[in-house]
Amino acid sequence: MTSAIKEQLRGSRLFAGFDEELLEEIATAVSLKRVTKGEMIFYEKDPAFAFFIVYEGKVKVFKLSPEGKEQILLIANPGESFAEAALFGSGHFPASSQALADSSLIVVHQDKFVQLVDKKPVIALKLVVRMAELLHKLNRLVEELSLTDITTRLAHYLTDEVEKSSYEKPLTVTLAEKKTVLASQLGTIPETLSRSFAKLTKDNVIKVDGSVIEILDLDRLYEIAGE
Amino acid sequence: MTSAIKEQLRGSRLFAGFDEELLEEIATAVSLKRVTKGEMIFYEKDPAFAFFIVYEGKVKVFKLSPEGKEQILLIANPGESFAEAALFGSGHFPASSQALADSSLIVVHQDKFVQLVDKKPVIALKLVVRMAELLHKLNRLVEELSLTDITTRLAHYLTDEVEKSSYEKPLTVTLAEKKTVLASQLGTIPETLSRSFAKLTKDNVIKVDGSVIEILDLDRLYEIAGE
DNA sequence: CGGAACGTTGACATATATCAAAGGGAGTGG
DNA sequence: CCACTCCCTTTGATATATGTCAACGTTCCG
Repeated sequence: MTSAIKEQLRGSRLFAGFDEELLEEIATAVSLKRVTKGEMIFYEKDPAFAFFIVYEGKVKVFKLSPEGKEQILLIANPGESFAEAALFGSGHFPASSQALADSSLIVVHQDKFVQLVDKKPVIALKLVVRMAELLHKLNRLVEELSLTDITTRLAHYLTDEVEKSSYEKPLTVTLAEKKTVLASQLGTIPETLSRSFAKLTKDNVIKVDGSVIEILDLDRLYEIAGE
Repeated sequence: MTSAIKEQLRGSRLFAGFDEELLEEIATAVSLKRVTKGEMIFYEKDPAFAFFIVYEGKVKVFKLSPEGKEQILLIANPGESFAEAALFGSGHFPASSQALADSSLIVVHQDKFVQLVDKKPVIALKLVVRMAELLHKLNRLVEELSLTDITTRLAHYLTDEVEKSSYEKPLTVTLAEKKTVLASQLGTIPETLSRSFAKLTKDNVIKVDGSVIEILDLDRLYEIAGE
């Protein structure tokens, strides 16, 4: 049992590269949890008893407005941790989390983890790297929410996706999320996102076929993204 | 000279509580820099060679849109660090920084600091705490930018300030920043902020006299802030 | 097969940015 | 000590992007 967990830890970005002994110790601080699509993992303001690493599947961390609009703060894919910061802050989760697909999660319990970090501060280094990455993403999200329109955000999202892909012709991006979810990531609603897709299509910058986006004019797309 | 720096380090939240020996080492990794009001400290996309701790004064970290609108990501006051995350990320500053007042800064140079953290990973723990705090602030900023209107943001800002203050009657908040700067923190422009102040005034929730805001109806203010 | 979730489009409402103008306060130099 | 200037702040008129509400077609899944 413990050895299975160790294998999963090794696959995470946070704990990859640690030696056997340390993994062994970490394994005693974690457990596994399976969640089904749509299941809530925690709610905003719940006491933060743990943080999580996605082993398989996909989860979102999000805020809801009183009127029901949703803003996704983070989508975590396999190997990625989430809610780490909650353990070092106010003691409660600052947002809610829900599974976007059937998923299995490594649950890292607070008490044991904090003890462990005190004993082996080298773990904190990995945490710093992950948190720096998250800060960078949030900086950019703030910038986009405050300073750019939605078509620009969409163009920026698409150029990012292109850069993650191989540049095979024809240049296409397959959306990793449903358009509803993408809208919430970009800080808008499905109707508005749909109109932005329509605008880029009308201008012959992209061609949309369901979740497959063909990039017709990459230079133009970068221009619109403001880069 | 070095002992003066040690004193300043001791006063920072990041390095407070460390022992003499460690402070001595950290002191060799830093230098001091004086900047005058309005002076740029770094520009977005500059290579990140260091991070900073405010010893005295006040600085802002911000993004600019192509049209010239500004979004403040962070205001750093004495004892607070900024741009830490740049050292562990892409290697360049993700935003720009400018002094809001004549200030003196502790400059922590990247190479020496990274070596130091490797040698004394306990430093990373303090960094984790600071970064968790920043993540929390940015989470909230994203939430507000995406999900709430500006009067709500202003009300929220004011309730926060009230909570930091002593509750002496009459209940007043003295703005720590010029209203122009506050507007940029809240993700808007001075005109719109001014209208939000006017609305709260008209509804007898607050009374504004320059930078002194008297809270006439705290319950109502919390309601508007959504809490 | 049927229902639910997703996606698109249209008409409309509204919050906020933009542009313009003017008053006031603080600091500076005469 | 006054007067001048600069910046901050406020107010008004207007433009615009985006959210809201509604309807409809499609896809997906049970």
